[in-house]
Amino acid sequence: MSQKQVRTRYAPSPTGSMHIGNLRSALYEYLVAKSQGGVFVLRIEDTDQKRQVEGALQKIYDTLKLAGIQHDEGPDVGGNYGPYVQSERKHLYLAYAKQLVESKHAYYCFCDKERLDSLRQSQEHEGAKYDRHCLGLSEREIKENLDSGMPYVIRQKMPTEGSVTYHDAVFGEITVPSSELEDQILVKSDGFPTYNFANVVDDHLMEITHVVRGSEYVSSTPKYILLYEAFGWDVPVFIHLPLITKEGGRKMSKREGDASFVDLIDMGYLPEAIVNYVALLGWSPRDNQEIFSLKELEEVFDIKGISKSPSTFDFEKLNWMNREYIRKMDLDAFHAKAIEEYKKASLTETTADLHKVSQLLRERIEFFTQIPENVDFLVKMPDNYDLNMYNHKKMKTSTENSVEFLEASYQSLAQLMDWNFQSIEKALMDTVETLGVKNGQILWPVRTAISGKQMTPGGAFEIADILGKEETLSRLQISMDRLKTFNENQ
RNA sequence: GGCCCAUUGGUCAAGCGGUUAAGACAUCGCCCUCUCACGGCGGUAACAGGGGUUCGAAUCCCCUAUGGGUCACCA
Repeated sequence: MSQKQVRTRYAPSPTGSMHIGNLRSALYEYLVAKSQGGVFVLRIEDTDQKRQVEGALQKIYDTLKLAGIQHDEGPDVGGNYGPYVQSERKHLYLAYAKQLVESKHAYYCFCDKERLDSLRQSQEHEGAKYDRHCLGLSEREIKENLDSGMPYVIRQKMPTEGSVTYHDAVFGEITVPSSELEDQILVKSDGFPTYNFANVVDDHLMEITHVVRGSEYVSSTPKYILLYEAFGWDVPVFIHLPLITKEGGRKMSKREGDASFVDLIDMGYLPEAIVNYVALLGWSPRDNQEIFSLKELEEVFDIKGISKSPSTFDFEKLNWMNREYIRKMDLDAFHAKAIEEYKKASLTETTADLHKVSQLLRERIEFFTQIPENVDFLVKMPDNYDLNMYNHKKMKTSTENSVEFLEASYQSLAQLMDWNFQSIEKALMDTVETLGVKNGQILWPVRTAISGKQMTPGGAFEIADILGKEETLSRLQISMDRLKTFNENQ
């Protein structure tokens, strides 16, 4: 390879939100460039005027930004190879197409939609190709048609014999018989280039060195190769990525409503976790590291680690990764994000020391959206929680002996002047010792009595600390009263 | 249907002719433990099938099967 600077590009069409496959393409384009000190450019392919979607461009910017995948050149940041929006480059393509007509690599075609449709219908299977009807037109016929303003397209003339072979950085040698190649349209009748053509022209003009894209393009790549050869241009390195499928093996698609990046964000996944997870879908590092920051990925990414076979998007693993990221968050950052959820649960600074709550939660939640259900009991103890929770075989507690244990705990807690984790712990552990019972016999009932829940983030010490003395004692009293009433009625 | 590609445990995957076939997620069990979570230890579980080549094949070749991709004036 030459020492030319590596340049990659992400070239989405603004037709909707970015699904996971798109995101992964963008990520790998970015990583291929950055891992080699290269440049990553964003180019918008809006040559299909009919499919433009309002706001789609903004979504692309937003997604890239959220994911931390920043482009060095693009419509919004400029660069020396602009414009970066294909509709603004429209005038360029026709000249290149005509150049191909001159060199006999392409030709004018005047067939209308009706003829093409009936042609397709008369052929049995899909895959039937254009019959080259217009290839036989004479110079004069072409000129007449053109002069009369008849709509036309320009088609690429494929070789009739042999095959086309190219080398793919991940799939290796790919050979396709020429007979499989259709005389594809380069310039449409509305004057816009097709994706395939604009792509080649722009990649060349923008000096793209590595074309990274989904493997759905492997079989059309020979057509690209032919184009590069017809122009006499250097062929870039092709890196086709294995597809990401959903459970069951189907390709992810927007049409089927599969999760887009922003959907996942809305579900509560952290952008970093998604990026990390997606990086590992179809690529693996030399060692067994799994948690990577974008920066780390930029350093260790290697094309050799890209696999050929499609991979299934697995939410279970993403969940795990999300939790890993949450646990690694700086406590202040966690807290800042958690506050929104506390609000949803009506949990305020007056009911509890929210920093302490955050500390407990950071170790336990998988999603921020799980916070409300985890803190509801702090706001208000469940009214009629099941007293059966006191009957715990392993803890050796029952609705009967719990009354006694709770009373002893109440007494020792009530005497506390300083109310904090340490003092609470000492008071309760002293109670354990005084009564000569197991830790669990005191701590299980206390935790139950002040939370009313089977499971809580944190144990008796933490919860009592967060609740404060007054509330803790009040809850203990309520629970003891309920227990007594219950026992008497047995 | 033609063409192209793929196929290691449920999932992500390492492996590039000689390994007890890694590791992670999930799952199960045990330990730790006042619940949950964390952590620790351990278990179940894979080379799609058949032929070759080779002293030796998950690794190379062929066939079959399965899965996927692609066959637009869409990208």
